[in-house]
Formats: sequence, C-alpha cells, structure tokens
Amino acid sequence: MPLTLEDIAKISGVSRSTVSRVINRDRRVSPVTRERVLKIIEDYNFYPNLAARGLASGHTNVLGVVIPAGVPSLFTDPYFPILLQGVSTACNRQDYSVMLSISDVKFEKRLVGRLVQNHLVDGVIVASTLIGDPIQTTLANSDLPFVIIGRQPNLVANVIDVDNRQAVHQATDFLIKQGYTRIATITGPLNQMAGVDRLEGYKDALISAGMKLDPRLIAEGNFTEAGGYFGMKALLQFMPDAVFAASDVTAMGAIRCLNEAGLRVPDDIGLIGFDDIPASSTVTPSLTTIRQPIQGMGEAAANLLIEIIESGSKESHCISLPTELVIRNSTARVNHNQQLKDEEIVQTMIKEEIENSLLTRPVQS
Amino acid sequence: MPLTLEDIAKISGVSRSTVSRVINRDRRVSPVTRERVLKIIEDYNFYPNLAARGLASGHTNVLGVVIPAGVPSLFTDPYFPILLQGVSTACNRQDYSVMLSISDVKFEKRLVGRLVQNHLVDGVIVASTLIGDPIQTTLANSDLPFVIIGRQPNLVANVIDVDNRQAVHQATDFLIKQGYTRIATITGPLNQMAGVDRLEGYKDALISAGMKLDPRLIAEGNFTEAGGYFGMKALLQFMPDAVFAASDVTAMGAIRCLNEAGLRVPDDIGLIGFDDIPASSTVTPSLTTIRQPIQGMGEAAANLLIEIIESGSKESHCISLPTELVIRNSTARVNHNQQLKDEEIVQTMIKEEIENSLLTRPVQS
DNA sequence: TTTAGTAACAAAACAGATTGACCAAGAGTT
DNA sequence: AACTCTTGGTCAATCTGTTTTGTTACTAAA
Repeated sequence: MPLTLEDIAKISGVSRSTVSRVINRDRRVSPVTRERVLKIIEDYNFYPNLAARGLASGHTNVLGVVIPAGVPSLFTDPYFPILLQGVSTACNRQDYSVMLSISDVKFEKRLVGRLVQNHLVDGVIVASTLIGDPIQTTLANSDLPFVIIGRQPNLVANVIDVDNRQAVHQATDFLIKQGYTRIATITGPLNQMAGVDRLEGYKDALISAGMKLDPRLIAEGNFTEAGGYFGMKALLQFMPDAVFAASDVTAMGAIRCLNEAGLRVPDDIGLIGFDDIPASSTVTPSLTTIRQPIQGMGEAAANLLIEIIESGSKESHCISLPTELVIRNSTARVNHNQQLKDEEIVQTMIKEEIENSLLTRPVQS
Repeated sequence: MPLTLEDIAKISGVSRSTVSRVINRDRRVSPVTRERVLKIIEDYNFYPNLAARGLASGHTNVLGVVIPAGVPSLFTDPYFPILLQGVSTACNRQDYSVMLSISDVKFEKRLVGRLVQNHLVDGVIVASTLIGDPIQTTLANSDLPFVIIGRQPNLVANVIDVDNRQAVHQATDFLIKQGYTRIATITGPLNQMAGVDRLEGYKDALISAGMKLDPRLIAEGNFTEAGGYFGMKALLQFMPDAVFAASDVTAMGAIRCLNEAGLRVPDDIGLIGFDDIPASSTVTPSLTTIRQPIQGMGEAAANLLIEIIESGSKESHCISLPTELVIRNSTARVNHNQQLKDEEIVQTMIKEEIENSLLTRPVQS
C-alpha cells in the first residue's frame, strides 16, 4: 500500500496541510519544519497520488499531444519523433507528463471529447492538423488551453510556427542565383498550411525574379518519399533544371526517381529540400535544405502551453522560430559555380527576423 | 464549469450512485431508468471527471509507454512511431489512453518514480531497453503491471517479442543458399538483446552450414544509418560477398557506403536487412529483409497489458510474434540465380512456429 | 399471513490530496 | 499593558467519483 500525505504527516508530527504546503512550496512553513518533512518524504520515497491532487487542485500537470489521423508521413518522416522528443524534454523539465493521442478516424470524436471534457490534461498541443479539421473548432469552443504547431487560416489561437513562405522564398532565390532557370516544385499536401505556404513562397520567388509561373512545373506531393518519386516523375517530361521539394523525405523520393532516369544531381538537376532531417547530410549527394528547428518547436509549444496554463492568460500568442538555409551539394553546379566542398556552408536567414521572431508576440485576444 | 455526476443525478431525478451505476454498466439499474439517464448524459454531453474516478476506483485507464534515453535510433528509425501507433490503436479500442515517457538521462529516475509511485498509469510498456537497465528491476520490484517489448536476460516478466535468433538464422541460410560464401554482418547495439540475438542467429547459420566464423566479418553497429555506413566501411577491406545488416536503416547506410566504393548490390555484394520499414521496398535495389510486425507488437503489448491489469493475473506471459523473410532484389545475384522480378516473393517462415507463437503462453510466476 | 429473498434505488462513507478559515504565540507599537 | 501584525500551523470543507450499506417495495415460498 503506498503512503499518503496523512502517513507522512503522522511520521513527521505535523498536520496533513503542512506536508501539502511543503510539497507545493508554499512559503508559510518554517525552514526547519520544511527540511524535516522533506527528509522524511525522501526517506520514505513518498509521491503524492496524482488523481487526488488533480481532483483537489483542478489540474493534472499533463499535456496532451494530438496527432491527427490520416497523416501519411507519420511513419516515414522523422518529424514526429523529433517533435515529440522536444515536447517531452520541455515537459520533463517542468514536471509535466505527456499524453499522446494518435487519433484514429474511427475514434477521433470520442478521443477529443475525452481529452477536452474530462480533465485528463491541462492543455493540448496539436501537431500538423489539416486545414479546417474540426478538432480546431472543438478546442476553440472549449475552455481548454491549446497550442497549434503550424498556423491555421481563420483561427485565432496560440501558434508555434516557422515562416514557411519566407524561408522557401529565400531558398528559391538561392536556386535562381545559382543560375537555374526552369525551377519546379514538388509540394506538400495542400490541405495543410505548411504545404500551401511553401508553395506560395516558391511562387513569390519566381514572380519577384520576373520569371513566369509554369503550372506544369508544380507537382503535388504529400511529404512522403513516394510522393517525391511520383512528383518528380511527373515533372521530368517538362524538363526542369531544379526542384524545390517541400520536405527532405520528398526530396529523397525525387533523388530516387532521378537516379533511375539517369540524371545527376546537381549537374543535371538542382534540388532543395525542407526540414534538414538527419538523413539529409548523409544522402548522396548531400541535400541543400531549409533547416527548421523541429525539436525546438516541440519545446516551444510545451513551454508556451505551460506558461498559458499557469498564468491563465487569455491572449493568443504566436511564436515564429527561425529557419536557416543549409547549403550542401545538391545545388552545387559544376559548370556554374565552383564545386562546394564537403563542409557545409550555413547561411543564416535575415538576422532581424530571427531576433524578432524569438519574442512572444501577443495578438488580439 | 463542467457537469458532474451530481448535476446529472439532479436533472434525472435519481441519486448520484445510480448515475454512476449507469455509466459503469452495473446491472442493478432498471432498463427504463438506465435509458433515461443515458439520454440525459448524451444530451448534456457529460464526461466523468477522470481524476475523481481514478481516486475513487484506484485505476486511471492510462498506460505508460517508456522509451529509454540514449537510444540513438529514436530519431531516424520509423520503428518507434509505428510501435506507438500500434499501442495507440489498441488503447483507443479499449478506452485507454497513452502516456508517453521519452526518458531523459537527467530525469530518468524521477520519471520512473512518478510513473510507478503515484498512480498516474495502470501499467507500463517498456520499449527497447538496454540490457540491465535499472528500470527493469524498478518495475519488477513495484507492483505495477508491465510488459517489455523485446526479451531481457534473467528477467521473468511479460514479454512481447519476435524470435530474432531464429529469423536471422533463416535469413542467413538464404544467403548461403544463394551461393554467397563470405557472409558478414553489421550488428545492432550489443547492449540490446535484439542486437545480441540477431548476431547469434547469424553465427548459428554459419556454424550449422559448416562455415567458419571470421570475427573480421562482424562489425558492430547501432541500428543507425551511420552505423551501417561505417560498419560497411570497416568490413570492406575483408572482402565479404554478402552482409546481414541488423536493421533496414543499417542496411541503407551500408548501401551508401557500397555505392561510394563503386560496388554493386546484389552482384558484388548481397544484402539483407531487418524490419521491413516502408523505405525498404523503394530503395534501389529493393531490400531483402526480415519483416517483423512492429505495429502488431505494439498492439499486442497494449492488449496483453490491459488484460493483465483487468484480470489481475500474476503469471508472466510471453508472446512471440511471427516474422517473414521478404525477398527482394538486394540478394538476387545475376550470375548465380535468375534475376528476381519486381514483384516480391514472400516466403513465410516455418509455419508451425507461427501458429504456436500466436498463443499466449504462461510461464512460471 | 408471515418470512425470506431480491430488485431498484438512496444515503453515506470513502479515496487522498488542496486550500481557505481560523488560532496561538511571539514581535513590534504606542 | 493593551493592541495589532506576522509567523507557522491546525482544522475542516472541498473536489467528483465509486462502493458499501441501508431502505423500500415487491414477489415467491412456507
């Protein structure tokens, strides 16, 4: 039978409430009593019953992480484990636990109901939702604090994001500067904002460089390897000389397709990805890519959520984390520029933006 | 303010206990009352407070999943997301939730303490622990039910596993049958049983084929791509003509190394992996591999744990799931056998074993 | 017609924390 | 000396369910 507060109180010769205050760092306990009780708690290896604590205090110190159903890249993209690691790290540090909901079409409604209604978690982090996913409005209508990773249209909420559009704009500019002229893209799923924004960034760059958009050079992908492969296959007939792939995994698929077609990267076709997953630096050729701080986004989401929970703030916060363009060999044309050596050249994106974006900016409430 | 049992009771004109009975499917409620109360619960969208329920009933309907710190493949191997998906699916189906503990060296002790001591979860699933990880004894000494994925030496516990040794034995036999003679291996981390068992299976096959073991043909890896790359690099000087890589990701690293060295798979070197992750069928050449039912293992672990929790069984159960050898192009020597076509030939492993292993076998308690 | 048994529900006792109200003792003021 | 603060604590209410015990009304058996 596990110990209770009552037991500890009896052993230390104080009342239950005093022990509770010691545990909760209430300052109305004399240092000497505090020390004595703490020692006993330590000695007896006592942990308070979280259910009781949750019932009495109204909070559980648990954050929910919802990963929606129907995300094809869940199994193949290291994005999710890295994100989870970030959330987990931040939670560990602040004595929160992580409740994982990989939702399932069949159980989605019930799952979210449970999460929202029955006080299992103090707040929720939502990762890569589809545009218009009902979970957003469910959460918005509840009084449960939540943070969305990746902005959503028409939704005032707490958001952690990177500036996808701007980042891709820059990366595409880089391709243009390298002398590529028929620049194509394999998009992400266009039912996710990240997919849409990255496509817009690509368009922005071409337009502002005075190049014309050719719809035949845009292939829709879905952040998977297979999506990259088939996207590339579709593009090949229109002879692009460079491709922006909306994720690194997509780029890997494109490389496979190009290898099969006997085309060489970067000489025949330049390639840029997005994410900078571990494999990007080891693939041949190593992949030029836009690095986003995936783990950092997980941590930021958890930290923001915890802050909101504990402060009870009703404002909406948007945090945009910085990206960098990591230049490797997949864009190093022999004929046009000198071949880049193995070492990576990291070009940090606009400095001011980084500095600004690190701050939490309250938006309308 | 959310509704409580009391509210529902008042609305339906019965007592709190009756509402509780309705929710918990206690049969001592007349059908007509039950229907009326159920309707009200539905109408008012009532969900019971889980903290209160946990306090009163002593269980939370939450399973913990512990992924230990210091697993380098966590970020790069799709193993973990797939496993989690399995656990999650099984839990959803039975109204359990999943609490994720990606433990962190720094917080490990506290984390496990919390998990074990304060009734946050009803049971724990432990994935890929290191041999001798103290978490095992901590759990074994607690009265918290737990299931380990992947057997551990000297530990009587509930285990979900595949027969790594036997599966690798078969796969290596297949290499031998294909005519390869200098068969090397890149192992997994030898501080995990899966790593050790797969190495033993490799040795078994060579020995029982009357071939002699050459320690220079054994390179230690760690289930990562980089491990495969450097392992292959180390092996190359001893001129193997086939390699068993202890995971598919490891095999990908080996392929990269071989490409750089100008060697072709399968003609110069045959290659077999383990797992059958999605990428294995799309990589060039497609990878012959031992498929293990990762998602199935997650589901099995959750189902077993829930069964143990609800039955209160004190016996230890071991469930071994079947594997299959999936033959693709990385072992299809042109000179020795006819080239295998694109379609996969799936050779199911010893049939009897599969049938046996699907049963839960109680072991000594 | 009792008596026992049972069905259907209510009432009340928990479960193990948190937290506001209250109180005693000593310190500081005037 | 009387009064007010502050400090450090105790007491008891509270949170929302589950579960045991109690009560009533009815049916079946003696």
